[in-house]
Order: sequence, then structure tokens, then C-alpha cells
Amino acid sequence: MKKIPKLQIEKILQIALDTPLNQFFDYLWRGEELPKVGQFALLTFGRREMVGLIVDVKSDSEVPRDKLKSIIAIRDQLPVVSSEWIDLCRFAAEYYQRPLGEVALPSIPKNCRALKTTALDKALKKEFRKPLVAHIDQEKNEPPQLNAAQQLAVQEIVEAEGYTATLLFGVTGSGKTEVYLQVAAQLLARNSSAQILILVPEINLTPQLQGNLQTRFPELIIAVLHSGMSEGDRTRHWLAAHSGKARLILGTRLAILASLPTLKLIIVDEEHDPSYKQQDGLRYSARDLAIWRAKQLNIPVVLGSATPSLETWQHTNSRRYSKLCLPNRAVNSAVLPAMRLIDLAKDKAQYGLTSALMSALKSRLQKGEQSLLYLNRRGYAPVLACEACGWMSNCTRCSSNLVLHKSESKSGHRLRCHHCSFELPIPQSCPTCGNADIQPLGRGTQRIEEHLHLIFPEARISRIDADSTRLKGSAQAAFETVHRGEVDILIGTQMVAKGHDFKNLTLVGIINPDSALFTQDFRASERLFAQLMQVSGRAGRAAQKEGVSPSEVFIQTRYPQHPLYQTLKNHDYPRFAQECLKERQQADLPPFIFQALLRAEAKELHMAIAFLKQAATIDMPEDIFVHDPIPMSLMKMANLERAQLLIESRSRTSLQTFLKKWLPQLSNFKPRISWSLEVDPVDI
DNA sequence: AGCACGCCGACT
DNA sequence: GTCGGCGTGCTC
Repeated sequence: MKKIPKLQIEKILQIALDTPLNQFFDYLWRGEELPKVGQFALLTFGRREMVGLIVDVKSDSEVPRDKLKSIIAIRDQLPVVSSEWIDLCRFAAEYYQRPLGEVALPSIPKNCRALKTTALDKALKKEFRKPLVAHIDQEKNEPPQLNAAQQLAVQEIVEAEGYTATLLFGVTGSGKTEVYLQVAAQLLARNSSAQILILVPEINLTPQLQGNLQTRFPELIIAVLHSGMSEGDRTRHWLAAHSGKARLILGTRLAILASLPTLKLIIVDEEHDPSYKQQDGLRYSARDLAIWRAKQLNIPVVLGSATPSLETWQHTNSRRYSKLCLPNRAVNSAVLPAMRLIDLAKDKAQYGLTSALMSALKSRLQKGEQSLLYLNRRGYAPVLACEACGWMSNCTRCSSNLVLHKSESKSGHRLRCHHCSFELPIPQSCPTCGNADIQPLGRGTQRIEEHLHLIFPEARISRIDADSTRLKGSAQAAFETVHRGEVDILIGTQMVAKGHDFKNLTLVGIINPDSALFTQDFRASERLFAQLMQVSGRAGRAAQKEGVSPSEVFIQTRYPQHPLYQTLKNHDYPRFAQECLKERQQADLPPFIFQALLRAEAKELHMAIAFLKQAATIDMPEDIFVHDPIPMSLMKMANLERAQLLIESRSRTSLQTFLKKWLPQLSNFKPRISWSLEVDPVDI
């Protein structure tokens, strides 16, 4: 036994670690200055070193003394995280059925969790030396005059005391962003330490908004948080937020888990957007966590959208959220575009374009106005097919097609699976019958782009999709050329549909949206409506001028009479939502019921199904409904067969209680196979 | 999840 | 004889 100097204290630290094990780990600590909850500690876990989060400091442990290891070091150079932040992680962990450590630790930049003390010190030192980039391209601009609806909205939000959830329901181009900016201005002026968090659905929406914010608030530090940043930037921006120095925090969904000590307002822009839901690991909804976080801190939260999620809309119906409407476009005399439904049965499409759309494009070109063609399908063609024997380019590892992608060099043309990393060069002839005449079937953005060059050789055409913007910064560069007016026709996927303010755009063409009308997914029509409304909203955002075409949206469809298109034509979201909610209620679907989805994957489908069947036999409380296990819509992915089991309840609490008891049992099932659970699933 | 241990099949 | 497949068990 070593002699312990008198001043040394001995404690047990309860540590959360980034591991799938749903428990904390106790470590022995000896030293002079008592560690605090919210500090990080370096330790050995099994055979490797890790950094964990101290969640409790106590005097004894359930674990036998000889099993306890000692902490290697306390990371006291890092500012502690608050107990509110730990509670946020704790809530997210419990609600989405994951260990706390798996939520908390990945939310801290890697550099701050460095194993080497020298690396940590280096990262922290750098933060103080290099300021956050604040490139202002304009002089400080004066806020524009608000219209009456905007003024009222700003006033209501600013005057809110304590927790209030508000839906800012504004048509596209109604100036929601300006409302955010003026609300921010008032709040920041009133409270000299207040932080405001603004969430946007996509990384490429951050530069434009960051620019706006920095121009409006040149003296403030703005932190940006999204997954496309380098580790260094991530560390600096996170620390600026964590220290409270950054007053405005702009980011994508992961920013909801940032440590923000003086947070006073959360804004979730385009709150309906599916990308707020994380699709792997911790499957959280940033929008839902925003609501929770606002409640926890007793601060207001604003959800902005032209097409709110039905969940949110239902909450405004039941008065849980208040609703503020911006019914008109903000720019004086700018009006919503006219919606034209083009019947594909009557106006046959050539190269995917009907004659109506073609002549509309031509007139825009003549007048020097911009057009946008929307097709939510990247690549050249969704499949390559042999007419002689019926062969189609299927992925060998997934139950899906290999998509034809063209590249600059002909040899670079490839068949590519959008679900796994599988890639093939294009076969010269049919692999089954040898027929040399194999043809691309259907079309993607690349093919439309190619055809446009043929039809309008003089036009400046730009394609923006995930493929054309693979390189960092290239998306922003592409959008800037559009803003500068160097593009006549823009063709793109989802990427171009969201948020961008194209001033000179008067025409939107939607190539073929029909496929989403008849899928099994009950949320498909909600998503389609939102997407089409969103992309339509890119047109006619500037004031109408003499000689400039009135803004128009052409929707090419085989079903012009479909109710979805009819309500869309009238820009009538409330009507659409009302109809949808009626159907959802009758069919017992969310938001009238709460769901969780258990997914299993195995080499053989029957193994996944057997696992789910076994899971379903565990004693279920009366208010939990379990469906039969079924193969997933994408049954095979990356050589694994996948199936799912849907669990429902009318009570969120019952579902939560049940899941908490249920999941630990699944880990003990015999052939161990990999499974995952999603609470509030969006893709069923 | 990692990472180790351990027990069977096919290679130099 | 050993290299390596993946089933099983453990991590304070």
C-alpha cells in the first residue's frame, strides 16, 4: 500500500463513453482539485484509450474495487459542458433509445476529444489565434421595410415570453428570412449575451444566409456548424459557440446538439424538410429536439415553412403551437407563379419536354430570363436495358438498378448503384444475350442537360446535382454563376429546389413528378407536395416589370386531375393539409399515432424475418400494436437482406416505456444479427 | 462497436 | 503443422 498524501482526495467518476453499451462506467480518481460533472476525462477502456464525459462524481461504486481502473487525466483545459446540455443529450439518448455517450461524445469536435494532450492543447491554442472567417461582400445594409404581416410576426415573436412554439407559415418568397433577421436584431440588442440558433436543412443554404447575417450584423461573431467542415473549422466554430462568443449559430441538423450556454431563441427554417431527420446512427429529428430544447430553456422556438409538416400543422390546429401567416410575397408586386398542368397524354414529350414547356423555355431565352428544370433523379438514365431479352442493369448487391452515369471521357461512362458503392464500366453488349443494341431507359438530369444542349445550342446551361457538385465549394460556385445571371437554363435535383433566391427566374419546369403519386409510403404525397411547392417558389421572386414574363410553373403529368396537383395549382397548402390529416386520422397514421420501426439485416431474408418474429412474441402491453415483419422496400442492400417490424401506440409515453423494456431483450437473441430501431420513422 | 480468444477447415 | 474464417464474450 502506497502512502496517500493528505491533500489528495479520492473519488469515483461515473463516465459516459462513446460505445453502444447502454451503461456508464465507474473510474477511480485521485487528485487535489475535485473534477466536475461536464468535464472530459482520458482513460483506458478495455484495451484502448478513450475520452469520456463525467456525468457524476461520487464516493463509492457498485463495481468491486479491484475492477475499477484509474483515470489517466482530466481534460481541465476544455471548458465544461453545462448540465442543461447533458440533459439535452440524455433526453435524446432516452427518446431515441441509445446510450448517452453515443449522443454526447460525437457532438464534441474530434480535436477536443484528442487522446494526445499535446494535440488537444494545439487545437485549443489555434482557436484563439485564428478568428472565425467573416468575409463581408457588402457594406452593412439597412433592414428593408417590412410589410404588415412581417411586422406583426416580428412583434409576436419578440414579445413572446418563455417557451412558445410558433409556426411561421409563409408562402415561398414571403420574406421569412427577413423576419428571422429582424427578430434576431431585436433580441440581440436587448440581451448583450444572447445566442440565437438558426437551423437550415442543407449545407448549401448556409453560405447565402451566413452572408446575409454577417452583413446585417458585421460586429457579431457567427459560428457555422455542418458536416461539410474541416476538423479545424469545426473545432473553432464549436468552441466559439460553446464559449458564448458566437452570438449567432447557423447550421444543419447536427447544430441542434451544439453546446450553447446562453441560447435565447431557436429558429428552424423549412421545418418540414426530411433532412432534419438523421437517417443513421442516432436517428434524431433536429426539429423535435429544437422543440424540446426550447421547452427546457423556457425560450421561444420558431418553425418556418411554406409547407409545414403535418405534425406541425396538427399542433397548430390543436393550439399547441401558435401560427403566424405571411400570405403574400414580400417584394412589392411580386406574385406567386401561375401553375400550368401539362397533360402528357395530349402533349407528347420529346426528349422529356412537352411542346408547351419547350416554347415557354424558348420565350424566356429570347427575353434573357432564367428558367429552372426540376427532375429529382441524377445520372443519365435510371437503367440500361436490352430490348431483345429484357435484361436490365441491376445491382448484384442491392435490389435496385444500376444508374447510367456519363462522364467527360467516354471511357469513364459507368453504371453506378445509388445505394452501395458498386460500379461497373458500361457493357458493349447485353451480358445475357449478346445483343449489341442496349439502350438507356428513362432520364436523369444528365440526359436532360444533354438534350437541352441539342435543342438550345446557344443557351448557357448549368446542371446542379450531387454529382456536379462533388467537390467542396463547387455547389456554392455553381449557385453564384446563376445569381450573376451567367446561366439561362438551370437543371437540377432537390438541391436547387430549396431556399435559393433566384432573382431573374420566371419559369420552372417540372419534368415528371408522377412516380411519387402511387407509392406505398404514406408520406410520399406530403413530400411531393412540399417539394413541388418549394421548387415552384423559385420563380417570380422579383417585382413584376414591364416586358418581363409573368412567372409560370409547368408541371408535366399524366394525371392533371389528381387532387394533389389541383390543390397545388391553387397554392392551397391548408386545403391539402386538411385533406391529408383527415385521411391520416381515418387510417390511424401519424400524427394521430406514434410509431417505432425495428429493422433487421442478415445474409438470408428468413433470418431477419425470424429475428423480428421472435421480437414480436415478447409480451406486449395492450396499448402497443405490432404489425407483421415484412421485407423492406429496398429488400437487399450491400448484400444484406433487410426486413422491418412496425410498432405503434396511441400514447407516446406507452411506446417509450415499452421500447425501454423491449430493446435490451433483443440483444440476447440467439443467432446474433444486426438490428436497429428508429423512433418516429419517416421512411416506412 | 472494437478487440481478444477459441475452435475448426485448407493451404505451404 | 499454421493461417484465418467468424461465433462468443467482455469492456468500470
